[in-house]
Amino acid sequence: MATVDLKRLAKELGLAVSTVSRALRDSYEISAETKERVFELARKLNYQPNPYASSLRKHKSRTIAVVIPEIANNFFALAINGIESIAQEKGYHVLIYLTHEQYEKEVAITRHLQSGRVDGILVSLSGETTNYDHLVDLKQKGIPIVFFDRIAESINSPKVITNDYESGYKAAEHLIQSGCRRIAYLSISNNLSISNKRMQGYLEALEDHRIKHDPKLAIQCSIHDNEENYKTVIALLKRKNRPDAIFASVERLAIASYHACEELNLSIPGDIRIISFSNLETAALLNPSLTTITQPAFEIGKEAASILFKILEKKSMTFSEERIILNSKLIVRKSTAQ
Amino acid sequence: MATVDLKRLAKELGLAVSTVSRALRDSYEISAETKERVFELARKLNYQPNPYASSLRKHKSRTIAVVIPEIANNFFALAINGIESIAQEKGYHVLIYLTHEQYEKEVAITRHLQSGRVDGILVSLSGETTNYDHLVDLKQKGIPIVFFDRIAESINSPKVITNDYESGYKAAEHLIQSGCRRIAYLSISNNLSISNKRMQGYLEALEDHRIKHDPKLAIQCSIHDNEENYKTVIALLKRKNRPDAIFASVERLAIASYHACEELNLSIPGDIRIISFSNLETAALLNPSLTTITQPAFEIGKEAASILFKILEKKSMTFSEERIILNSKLIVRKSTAQ
DNA sequence: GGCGTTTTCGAAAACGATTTCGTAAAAGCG
DNA sequence: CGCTTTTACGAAATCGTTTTCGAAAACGCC
Repeated sequence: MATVDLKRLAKELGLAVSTVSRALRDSYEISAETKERVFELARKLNYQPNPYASSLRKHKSRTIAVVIPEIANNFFALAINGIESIAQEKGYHVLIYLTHEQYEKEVAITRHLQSGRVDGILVSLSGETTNYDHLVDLKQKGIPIVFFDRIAESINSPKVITNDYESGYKAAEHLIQSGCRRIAYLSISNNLSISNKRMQGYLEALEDHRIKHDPKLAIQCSIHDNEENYKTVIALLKRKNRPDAIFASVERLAIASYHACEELNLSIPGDIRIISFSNLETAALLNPSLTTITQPAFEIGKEAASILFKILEKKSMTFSEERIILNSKLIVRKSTAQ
Repeated sequence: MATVDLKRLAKELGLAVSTVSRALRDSYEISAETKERVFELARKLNYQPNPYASSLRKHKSRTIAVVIPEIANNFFALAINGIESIAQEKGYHVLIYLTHEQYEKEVAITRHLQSGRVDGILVSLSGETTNYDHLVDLKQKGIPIVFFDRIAESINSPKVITNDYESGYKAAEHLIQSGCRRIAYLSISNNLSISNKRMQGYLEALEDHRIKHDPKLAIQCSIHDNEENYKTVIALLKRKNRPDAIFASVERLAIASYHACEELNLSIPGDIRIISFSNLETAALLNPSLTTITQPAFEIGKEAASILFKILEKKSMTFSEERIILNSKLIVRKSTAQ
């Protein structure tokens, strides 16, 4: 079964390759009846254009890359879902790259992407990343970048984020209003924009309510090791001056906290209240149900992808300033009940 | 900034393009010192070979496709994690395609993949799929397919699955031994290999324990609509002759069941016991903690990808018979306590 | 020193689509 | 009718690699 390419179609139709190509792309230069003949044979032989030949010639791949720290996490899974939905609609292809929260991998991946393999990329930074040169290089090569969630403030590219500062503020305020005074903040990485913004909101809320911040309650957790985080929380809860609430900046840390409380036989919310940024679909079913700040993850993905495609289609970089802020929702449940 | 390609390197070095190409691929035909010169300049100019030119010429893309029904689901997220880990190690790229459980999309995606965009594909079938011609076509085009989890029995391709029959049996037996007699089985789709195997195990366990199966307790749920499933379970639990246990064939259905019990104020496990196939990381934290049959999702992904790469590297199709069966684990928790 | 082998490299033809440039025929126009 | 313009198509260059085919230079051997 010979492969069916333009040459094959051209020969069978007694036409030139160029004519067939134009007919398939519905060029105005080709007569309606010729187009019809071409379409029919193409359909009959199930012609599938070779995407690599086309990409080589056009310098366009109709492919985008999604570079994220992890995937086994509801936030990122939902975001990909949103990205993929737009990509499928636009006829684009989606390459997935995981950094596993490692700077090295992020660099290796983005460096590879300078090859022209993709037309644009969607990035959420690794927790180790503090230097953004690898991303600047990509931009300079003319490859548009759109950041989502974990962004690089200093790079002039579109960004899709949530109202992290306000959410952090609201979360802390919610705890304060339910009577907490010693609120621990669990951060995954102080390199990350999101964690910092959330913490700023937390600090501001404390200040506004005249609670002096105890630096020992702002705890830097591990990006990679959940087991370690579990131990960290246990140690935290064993301190003589135990906090009366935990504010987890990401889902994983809430889960570690739940396990720690179980281990120590501490009651939530009796002994300690817990709130967390989270897209856990089972938040309402936990024991006790978990109060969350939930990000519109699917929409974030959709929005980020939409912006990228707008750039790719208009071929203009004038969207660089764009900054979309979607709102997270505070969903109060039993883990912070009075 | 002129693009740096082989021609550019060749010119600057006073060599032929072919020589440069060979040097970079570390060909034995090139002297060590020439290689050194080439490598150095390539590094200096940050030469990135154009992957599409290479793919076009070699008829190899170093890219695989992963075609799955959904991604916002711990099983598939973990499987992708496993796949990606192997792909990254082998220097392959991973394209993600979601069918959203729709046959039409699965067909459209696989038809597109006949173009040669990928060297091989990993598939987990959509719940609507009953006809496999689109996959047979792919195979005939010479594109290797490896199935995982939701497989097409009739296609002679490698398959990576779990011991679904035994697991279904064990799950049902566990319920029976804890005293249940009217066990409802919630199936997502009777097109799916996994759901059928699990149900067979369930039926066999009933029979072995001399419990006659009530067909009204085998319930076909919706693939797409979780809200509908929630209502279905509520209706089930409102029947005069209420089941004393629910065996959910997939995670989503367990979650719907928990919500239904909450709505109806039924106690788990007091009024009804629940067991489910699930990779929920929060299973132990639910209220009550959920007894699960947990699949080694990450390993399934790794194994499937490994087999695919073995085929791609050996270029032989003799792995067609391969069938890897990994074992799921029954993890007993409170939702089935006596 | 002549002759066969290696070693090392270059020229050019692929890969399959797109696009530039050109041209024959048909159509339009006064 | 003679001219220009439009219509409809073909030939060939091109995208950036890889690979085939050679071939000059260096080397070994008697």
